[in-house]
Amino acid sequence: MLAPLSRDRIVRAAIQLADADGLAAVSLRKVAAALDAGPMRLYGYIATKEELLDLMVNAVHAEIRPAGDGWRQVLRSVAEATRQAAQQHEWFADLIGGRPQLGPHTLATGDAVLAAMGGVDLDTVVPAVAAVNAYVAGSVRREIAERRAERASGMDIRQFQAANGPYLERTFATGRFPALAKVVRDGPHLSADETFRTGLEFLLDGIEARISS
Amino acid sequence: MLAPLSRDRIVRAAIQLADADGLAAVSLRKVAAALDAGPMRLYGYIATKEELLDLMVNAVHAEIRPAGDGWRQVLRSVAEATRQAAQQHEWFADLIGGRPQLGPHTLATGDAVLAAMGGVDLDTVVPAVAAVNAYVAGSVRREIAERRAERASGMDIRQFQAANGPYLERTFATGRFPALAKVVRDGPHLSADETFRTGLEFLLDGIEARISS
DNA sequence: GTATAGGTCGATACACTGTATTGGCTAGTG
DNA sequence: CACTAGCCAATACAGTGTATCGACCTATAC
Repeated sequence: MLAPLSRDRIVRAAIQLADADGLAAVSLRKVAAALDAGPMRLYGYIATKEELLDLMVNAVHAEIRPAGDGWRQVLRSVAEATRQAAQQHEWFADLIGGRPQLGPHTLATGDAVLAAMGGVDLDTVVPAVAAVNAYVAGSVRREIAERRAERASGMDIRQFQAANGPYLERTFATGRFPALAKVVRDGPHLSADETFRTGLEFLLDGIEARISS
Repeated sequence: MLAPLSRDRIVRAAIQLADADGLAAVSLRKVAAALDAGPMRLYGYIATKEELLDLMVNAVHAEIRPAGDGWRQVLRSVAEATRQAAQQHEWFADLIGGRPQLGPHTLATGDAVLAAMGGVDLDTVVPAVAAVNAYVAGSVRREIAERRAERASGMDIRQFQAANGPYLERTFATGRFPALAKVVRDGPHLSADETFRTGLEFLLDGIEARISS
């Protein structure tokens, strides 16, 4: 015991805590306690809590590797993998895009994507990758936020209206938001998967149009 | 004195604090102090701090009104307006998409967008609006995060590499990320405006392709 | 006019946060 | 053996969101 501790062990402990009880459960005291150490001990390995969060994000990026042939498959695969990572680590959705990430695994992912973009000219590649990243970050965050809200308001409710109960019903009954009410009533009830993929394909289609022009 | 206090006054005070000193400066104690009240006084008007944050987001949504004719202009205008709001209220970028927003102004914006989407069929409208929202949220968040990082590391540095100083230089010198290094060296240096708009047009192009097919 | 009841407001209290400081222990050297 | 240097952790501090509870103020009833 008193295993010599390391950045890696600290990050792993923090991730375990975050996976189990959410980001709010990651306090330096609890992380340290999980490692049988006093809180101040951690400051020999990390400078600040923000750095720990950055390291956690970087660690998750290690799981995200692009796959497939051609720029379209590559972009799609990294988008899909990012989403999957956020489903395994919901806290990832809160952190993604919140601070510029420059850790080695994050850079490696970016590098692999760019490398796979083949001969596409840089004037297109740069905004295309940025756009996909932005879309994925926003999408995933909203999806996780909705999942949490659902979970918080009774475990088994699926319907959008029922989720927030009487409030929305009353609000729609006022007739102040007719277009919204119509969509909720008549619109398609897309699953999270479908919504994510449809939007992604919109974006990829737009990029493709530019590339092949 | 002892003006009777109200949700509105509380939200306005909180927004003023957040605009001036960032989200972290919004504590119930400070908000209350700005209104010459004790902290507990606020709990007569809001149930929890999260509710206050939701109200702040809702208030900003009041500034975001779609404009223009046709679905494309409408989506573009609301995207642009959202981005502008986040530039005036940087904390808005941290909150957007972090929780489902059901405040009246937020719903009103959604309603106006949907109403303006004209005769486009709902199976397309729903994922299209969701995608644009996701893209905007992700884009804006990353943009603000980068701006903050720039600001934190010396006020006048513009270059991506210089921003994080020697670390990135060393990292690129290792040759582990050749594709990334190439892009940083040879790629276009797009302004935040250009990046945002280009990505948005990609997405809108993709949506348009679906609509007109 | 006085006494009592009710209800609102805020001071205090609690558990917790990230981090600076400081004290004590340990290990290595003369 | 004496002493010193360095490291680790306990304590301390300023702050957080919020529950609790006591005091005051008002308004009604006698």
